[in-house]
Amino acid sequence: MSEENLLKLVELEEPEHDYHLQEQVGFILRKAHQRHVSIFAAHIADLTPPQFAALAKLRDVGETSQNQLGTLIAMDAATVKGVIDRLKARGLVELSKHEVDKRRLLVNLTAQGRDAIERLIPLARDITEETLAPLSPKEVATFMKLLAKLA
Amino acid sequence: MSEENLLKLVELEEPEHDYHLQEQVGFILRKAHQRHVSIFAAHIADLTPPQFAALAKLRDVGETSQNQLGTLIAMDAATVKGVIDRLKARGLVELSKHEVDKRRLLVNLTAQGRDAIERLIPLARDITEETLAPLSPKEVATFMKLLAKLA
DNA sequence: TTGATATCATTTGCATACGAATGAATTTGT
DNA sequence: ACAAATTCATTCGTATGCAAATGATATCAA
Repeated sequence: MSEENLLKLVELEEPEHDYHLQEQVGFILRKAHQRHVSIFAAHIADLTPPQFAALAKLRDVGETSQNQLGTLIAMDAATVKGVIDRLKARGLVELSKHEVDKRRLLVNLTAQGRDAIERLIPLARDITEETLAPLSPKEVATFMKLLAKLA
Repeated sequence: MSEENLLKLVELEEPEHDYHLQEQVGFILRKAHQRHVSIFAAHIADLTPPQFAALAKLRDVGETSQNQLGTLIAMDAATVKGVIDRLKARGLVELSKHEVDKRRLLVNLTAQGRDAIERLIPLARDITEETLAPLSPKEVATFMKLLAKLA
């Protein structure tokens, strides 16, 4: 085939599809996250991952402001408000006003909330384990190290 | 200290906090995904990642049913409908009925949609690059391999 | 062929997720 | 001390994301 014909062929071809959505880190990240949420829901039906995160963090740090809690669990102020509202409606957290700084809304676990999170933590371990099950122990270590760098 | 006192100490201690939310794969996955979405928005302001995914996939496969498209980009039927509705409202995709199978709603790029996705793909490469910037090239290869296993 | 299944799309309801705007309260800088 | 900037919380609007229910159509199986 002549050089001229080769050039024509290239020009007439469909646009190069050398961009593959399924190889992009964002797309795969979204799918991996979806899979995790699905595994979570299969183990813990009555709480979402963000709700669990809020309870688990309150268990760690005790009473904090709503805003501070949001920072700790990587949640927008508007988002954390909704999460806390729903946990409050279910009696798992209680709210109070900060005596000194009147802007702050303090959040804390109720006794029921503490019971719940203590009961759920073993299940959360299973969730982590199942999420990572496709990887060998060595791969898990590598993956977690690299993922942490990206987050 | 006597053995008895040691035991008392242990009993009186706060509950063991050996579950660390920030070390759980689900929590870090959520944060990594958030960071990616934020990088995406900084580069492509007028389209969301799911909207981009829909356009990019339509570019790959051409006209398909809404449902099939959802499968290809890992989206629930209810979710994909919303995404396509918004792309349609902006004139980036067009809908038509399948002649044979009357259940199916065919989706395709408009000329404007094709222009848009071709224009955006170079930006998407930048987004992928920036998302992976914390990793060395070798780490990127390792990470993508392991992430794919989890997704 | 027809009754049971399965598929496609839609709708509703609920739960993140975040930008932007707003108001109240506090802190900072001079 | 006081004006400017910051922080905390709320609200609104928009966009995923998914379960469950529904209706229309198509396929399968006895």
